[in-house]
Amino acid sequence: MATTAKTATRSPAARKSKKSTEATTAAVDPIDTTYLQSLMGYNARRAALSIIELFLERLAPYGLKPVDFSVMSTIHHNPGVTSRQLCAALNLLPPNLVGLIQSLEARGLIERKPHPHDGRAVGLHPTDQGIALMQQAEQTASDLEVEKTSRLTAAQRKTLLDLLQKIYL
Amino acid sequence: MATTAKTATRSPAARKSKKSTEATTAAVDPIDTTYLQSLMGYNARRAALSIIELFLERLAPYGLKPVDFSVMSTIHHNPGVTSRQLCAALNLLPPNLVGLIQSLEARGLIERKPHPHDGRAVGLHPTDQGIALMQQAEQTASDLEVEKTSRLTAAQRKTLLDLLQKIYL
DNA sequence: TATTGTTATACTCTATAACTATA
DNA sequence: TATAGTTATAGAGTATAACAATA
Repeated sequence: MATTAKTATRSPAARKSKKSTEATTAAVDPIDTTYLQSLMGYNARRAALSIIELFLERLAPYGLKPVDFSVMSTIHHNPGVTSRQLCAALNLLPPNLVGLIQSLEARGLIERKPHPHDGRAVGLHPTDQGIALMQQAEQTASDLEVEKTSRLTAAQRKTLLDLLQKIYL
Repeated sequence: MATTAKTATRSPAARKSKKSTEATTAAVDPIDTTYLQSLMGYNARRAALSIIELFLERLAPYGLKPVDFSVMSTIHHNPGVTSRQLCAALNLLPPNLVGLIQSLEARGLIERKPHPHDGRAVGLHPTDQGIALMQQAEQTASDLEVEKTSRLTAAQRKTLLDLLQKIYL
């Protein structure tokens, strides 16, 4: 229920033409988002989603979505890593990694080998095919990012990376 | 860039003593994520999620999640805005906004009034209660963000906001 | 014909509890 | 007892197609 009664909905005054500066109900032309733009979380999320949108498009040929890519890349650069370590490094939850790992293995991109020191754990290793795929995929991702940040200088890009890491690391 | 440096650690070693440093199947101690850290999308997403995590906690008392907050804030600063305008400004899809708007209206935080110039559209206005809530919520959000970015100077914070906007705007 | 708001729905992503087998 | 990996499942978030009312 209303309760406010602060704007005259069906009241007197100009009913015909009020297009200059006054309007009874207000019509907004240029939306003001200055407050949201002062929030780091809002900007970081919008920027991330903007990049991810292009990422999805460009990495689709490799059959890799952002999380698949980050997992595969970490295995690529850390042969023998365990899924528990992946979870800690990438901030993922174990149950959500199971299907992902199985999928990568089924595609022949990784291999699961017994862990040398811990019988419970399983070491994840990239196959030759997985390595070849990631070399291309990482190049594609890096290119896409440079393109998406083309309005930034190399120095600004580096600054941005450093500052973002100061927030979450 | 500089992606390598850690890859070929196929040192002979691997004796009986698989407790010292190396092993036949490889056991990874410190995970190398330098490549992912060179990607803007990865860092922006991690930073955003880190902030959002605290956001969810601090804004829970107001019953506002990130999207609710951004919608409510935009209505707060743009009385009379339409849902179509909200979608364009916040990059949301119309169907996903319907239930959200209904919820905010049911809570007495906003009012729907006929649009002055367009019979199809509906103007969204904050109620006094909605305004009061958002004044507090926005203060809480701003405080939380300053806290979360405490490792940054005010100048760095401003730089970060500007650079992020150069990516998605 | 194009647009606003809406319904219904499907798909994805993320989160929680509980089980097993090893340590 | 604690940890690695797994299973099952619930919930939230995001997506597309189609429709009615208005422009």
